[in-house]
Amino acid sequence: MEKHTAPMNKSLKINNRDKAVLMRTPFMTGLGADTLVKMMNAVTITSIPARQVVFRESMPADFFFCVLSGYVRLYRLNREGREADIRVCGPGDTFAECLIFGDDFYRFNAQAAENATLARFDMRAVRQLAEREPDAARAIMTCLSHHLLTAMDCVANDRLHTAPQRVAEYLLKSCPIDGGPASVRLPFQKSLLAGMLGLAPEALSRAFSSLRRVGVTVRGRLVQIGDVSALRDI
Amino acid sequence: MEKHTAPMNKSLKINNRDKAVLMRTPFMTGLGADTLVKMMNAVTITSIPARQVVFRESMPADFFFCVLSGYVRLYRLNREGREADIRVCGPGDTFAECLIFGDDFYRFNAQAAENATLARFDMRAVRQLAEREPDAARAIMTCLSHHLLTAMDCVANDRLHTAPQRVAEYLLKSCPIDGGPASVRLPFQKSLLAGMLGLAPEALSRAFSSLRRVGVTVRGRLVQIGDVSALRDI
DNA sequence: CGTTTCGTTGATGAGGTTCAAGACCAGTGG
DNA sequence: CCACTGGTCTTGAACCTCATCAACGAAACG
Repeated sequence: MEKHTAPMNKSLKINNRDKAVLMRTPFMTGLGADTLVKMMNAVTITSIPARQVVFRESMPADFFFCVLSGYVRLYRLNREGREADIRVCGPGDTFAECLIFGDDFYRFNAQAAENATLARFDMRAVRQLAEREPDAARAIMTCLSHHLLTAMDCVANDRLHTAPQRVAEYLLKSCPIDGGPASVRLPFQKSLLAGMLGLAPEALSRAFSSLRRVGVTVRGRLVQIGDVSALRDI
Repeated sequence: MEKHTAPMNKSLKINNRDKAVLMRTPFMTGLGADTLVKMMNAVTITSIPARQVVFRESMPADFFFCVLSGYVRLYRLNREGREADIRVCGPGDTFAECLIFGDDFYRFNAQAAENATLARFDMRAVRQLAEREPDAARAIMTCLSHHLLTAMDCVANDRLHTAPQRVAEYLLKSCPIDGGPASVRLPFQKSLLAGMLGLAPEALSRAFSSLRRVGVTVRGRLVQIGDVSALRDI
């Protein structure tokens, strides 16, 4: 089963929901009306099926992307072909924007984890915009800063926390409640979450079952948390 | 032994060597003469002794830094007080610049791994500069992009490679030779290298000794490599 | 209703951490 | 010059976490 880098389904027209997602991106928020128009001229909307590869490592980097719906995983391969996820991007997340002023080639692979809609930005056009319009530059800097901090968090978490701790942390992040019971609906498959946390799917499964003793129960994608503060002590 | 966040030794005058390092930074290269002057006005040079803490996580982030000499480690603590290195910065590296348009508080700790000289940039001043001068913005974006790519590399490496592979990769990066024998002088203590690679010092030691069978010998900080291409196949 | 993908569970082993002990080395002071 | 000291590094042993492989059950999907 070869995951090919096939032509994407272009849809010239952007629907309202996707547009709303795009506009609330840190990338677009804070742009002046003028720059916003220019930025939108650099965008193409594309829809891709699950498992489709968006780009591969070492391909010429002509575009960067913003996820409008669905999820995209960024990953790298080692020589034996094993994959390791670097980041999982959901609605509102941009990726590969680090190449606007970085390398000329993609440095990792990107694949749709499920059916997805993407905004595709012309790298050259945005680069020019960034050099001329302070608000565009500011948006890019904010975005890069945020991603850098997230990546550093990721390194620290991998090195400091065990599997159950990482799962607990993920759950706590996705349910902004101080204490007491809560429930979280995973927005994607568990295998994707596993990769996100740097775990094999089996390890995620075991981490969940080890969290049962602190009152976490899992049924499909629905996670029930008995007491949020108990989870925080893991 | 408490590592205190004591006042730094200010030295108003920057020596020529330090100045040369600063000017060759991606941060300063590419700046116009005008912006360069303004940027230099935001800088203070400070010297700090080994083990001195530069800043701590959750302190208000008023400055970011550029290492001129020595090494600084960025790390985070878990609840039990175990430390995990996120990055090690050497001469020419900037750190905490992700907070120019990021958070208002440091997100990790920084400590001198040995006696070091730092350029300290006033965050507010540089933020203003970045918003007004396109060349400053461009320098910051380039710098952030580079760091983001490095951080992503780090995540991928941690998840894909074993200890000997990481050591091999480090050695190969620090000796840009295609094949045959080579030698590398480690620029810092092994314990620092261990942290950099996400390993306990013991694990680094074992990794080195496991590399003996591919012709790597270690004497103090001097690493002799029998055949670079053999090392590349690890 | 079969087929396929996904998730769980068990058994096993590799890779690293931790703890403890000793080797090595440079500096210091008798 | 030697002995002592403090720090760094190495080595061994026990333990732990997690990846891997294989088998099975459960959904999802046509």
